[in-house]
Amino acid sequence: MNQPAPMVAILDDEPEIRTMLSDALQDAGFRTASFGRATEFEAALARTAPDVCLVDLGLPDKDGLALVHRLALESGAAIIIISGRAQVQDRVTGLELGADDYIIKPFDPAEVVARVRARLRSGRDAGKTVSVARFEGWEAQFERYVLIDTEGKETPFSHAEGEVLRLFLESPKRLISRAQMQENLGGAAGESFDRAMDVRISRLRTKLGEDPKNPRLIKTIYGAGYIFLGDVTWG
Amino acid sequence: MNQPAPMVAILDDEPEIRTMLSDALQDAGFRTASFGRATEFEAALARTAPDVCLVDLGLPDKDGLALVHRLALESGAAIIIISGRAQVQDRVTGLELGADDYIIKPFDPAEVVARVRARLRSGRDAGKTVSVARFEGWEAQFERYVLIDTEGKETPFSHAEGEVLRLFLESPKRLISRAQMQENLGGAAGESFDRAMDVRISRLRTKLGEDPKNPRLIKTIYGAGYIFLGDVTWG
DNA sequence: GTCACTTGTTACAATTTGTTAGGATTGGGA
DNA sequence: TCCCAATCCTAACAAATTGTAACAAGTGAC
Repeated sequence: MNQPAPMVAILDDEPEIRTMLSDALQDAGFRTASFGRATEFEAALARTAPDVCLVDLGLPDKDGLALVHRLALESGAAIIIISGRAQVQDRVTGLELGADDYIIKPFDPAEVVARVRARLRSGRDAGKTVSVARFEGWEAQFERYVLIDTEGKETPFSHAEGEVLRLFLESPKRLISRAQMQENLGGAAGESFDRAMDVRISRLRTKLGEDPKNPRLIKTIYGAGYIFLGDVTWG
Repeated sequence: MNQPAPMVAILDDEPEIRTMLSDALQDAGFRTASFGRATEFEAALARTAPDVCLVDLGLPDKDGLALVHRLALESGAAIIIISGRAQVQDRVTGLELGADDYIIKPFDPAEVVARVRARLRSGRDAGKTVSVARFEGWEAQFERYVLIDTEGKETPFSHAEGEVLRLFLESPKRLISRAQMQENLGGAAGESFDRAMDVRISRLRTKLGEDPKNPRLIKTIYGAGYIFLGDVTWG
C-alpha cells in the first residue's frame, strides 16, 4: 500500500514566498501546489483536496479570514495561516475561525515544514487506517468486503464499490467533488469517459438500500459532487 | 449527552505561570490540573488522561524534550510546548519530537486558549458539526440541503438555492448588492449579466413561502440589491 | 469450455439550472 | 397626477448534469 506524498497547497501573493515555501516543502518530501490568488486556489480545490493549506491573509482578491473560515467548515484539510500581522488579537481571531496554526512573517522555512508535519501527524491519528467503520446502523468491513446491517445480515460489496464507500466514510458530511473522486479512485475509473463514477455510486446506493427518489446517506449535489450524510465511527 | 469539559494539564515550574494559565483556561470552560514537577505530572497521568498537555521545557527534575517525546508516543493527548527558548532550531526540534504546537514565552493567555481550542478541534474532526441556521420559524440544514418549518415538514433546496440562502443568512439585515452576489455565488452565475440571479432568488422565495406581492424575508431594493430581514441564529 | 461475478460503456429518462421573453413594478420627471 | 424607461419577477423552454437499466468486456474457478 504505497501512499502518495501529502499535498500542501500554498496561497500567497508574493512569488518569492511561494517559491521559498514550495522548495522547502518539496525538499521535505511533500507535493505542493502554489497559488497567487484566492480564485485560482478555490478552482483547484474542486479538483484536488490538499492535506494542508498554507494561507496568507493579505490577499489581493478576497478576504483571507473569510476564506479560512469557509475552508475550515468545508474542507478536511489542516489550515495554517501565514501572516504579517503579529498582534495577539489577529492570531486569536485566526485560530478561532478555524485555523489550526498561525505563523508570523518573517518565518523560517524549517519551522513551517515542522509545523506542517505536526498537522499531518495529528490528522493521521484520528483517521488511522482501520478497516471497520460503523454508520447509521451499518457496519462496513473493508477487509472482508461486506456490509452488515442491524440484524446481522451480510451484503457483499465489490472492490470498486468499496473504494467509493471508503472515500465517503473518510470524509463524512463534506462535499466531495467529482474530480476529487476521480483522483482518489485509482481504479480504471481514473480518466476515461466518466459515467463509470455515477454507476459505481448508483450500485453502492442500491446496496445501502437508498430510496432513489430521496437518498438519505449519499446525496447528489448537482454540478458540484456528492456528500455523505451520517455519523461515522472508525475502528 | 452532556460531555465533560476537556481536561488541560499544565506542567510548569513557575507558580505564577501555572496560575495564569489555569485561570485563563478555566474561564474558557476547561478543567485544568497543574503540576510543578515532572514526577507529579507523570503520577497524575496514570490516573487521568488529559486532552491537552501544556509543557514547559525548563523543568527542574527532568529533561522536558524527553518527556514530550514519551508523551507523544504513549498518550493520546495533544502536546503544546511552552518555552522561553525562542530559536527556530528549538521549535523545530520540539515539533519533530512530537509536540503539536510550540508557544514562546512571554505569551498572552488568550492565544494559549485559542491554540488549545485549535488542538481539541482537530481531534474531533470526524464528528464534524453540521452547519445549521434558524430564522423566523425555519431551520436550514446546509449539509442535508433541507429547510424545516415549525411543524417539522422538510422542503429540499438545491445547491444553487443554498448558495443564495447561505449568503443571506451570513449577512442578515444588510444590503447585498447584485455585484456582491455574483462574486460569492461561484456557480455559472458568475459571468454573464443575466437574470440567473433573479431566478435563483425567485425559486428560493417560493420555497420559503413568500408572498410575491409582499415578501417578508427577502426584500428587493430597487436599483441596489437585496436585503434579508429576519433574525438568524447559527449552530 | 461454461458459469458467476465484476466493471465499464451506452442509451435514454429524470432532474437541476441557466436563458429567454413578456409582463409587472418602481422611481423620477413632465 | 400620468408616463416612461429602467429594473425586477417568473413561466416556459433549453442546456447541462446525473440516474440507472441493459449490454459487453474482462477475470477467475471449476
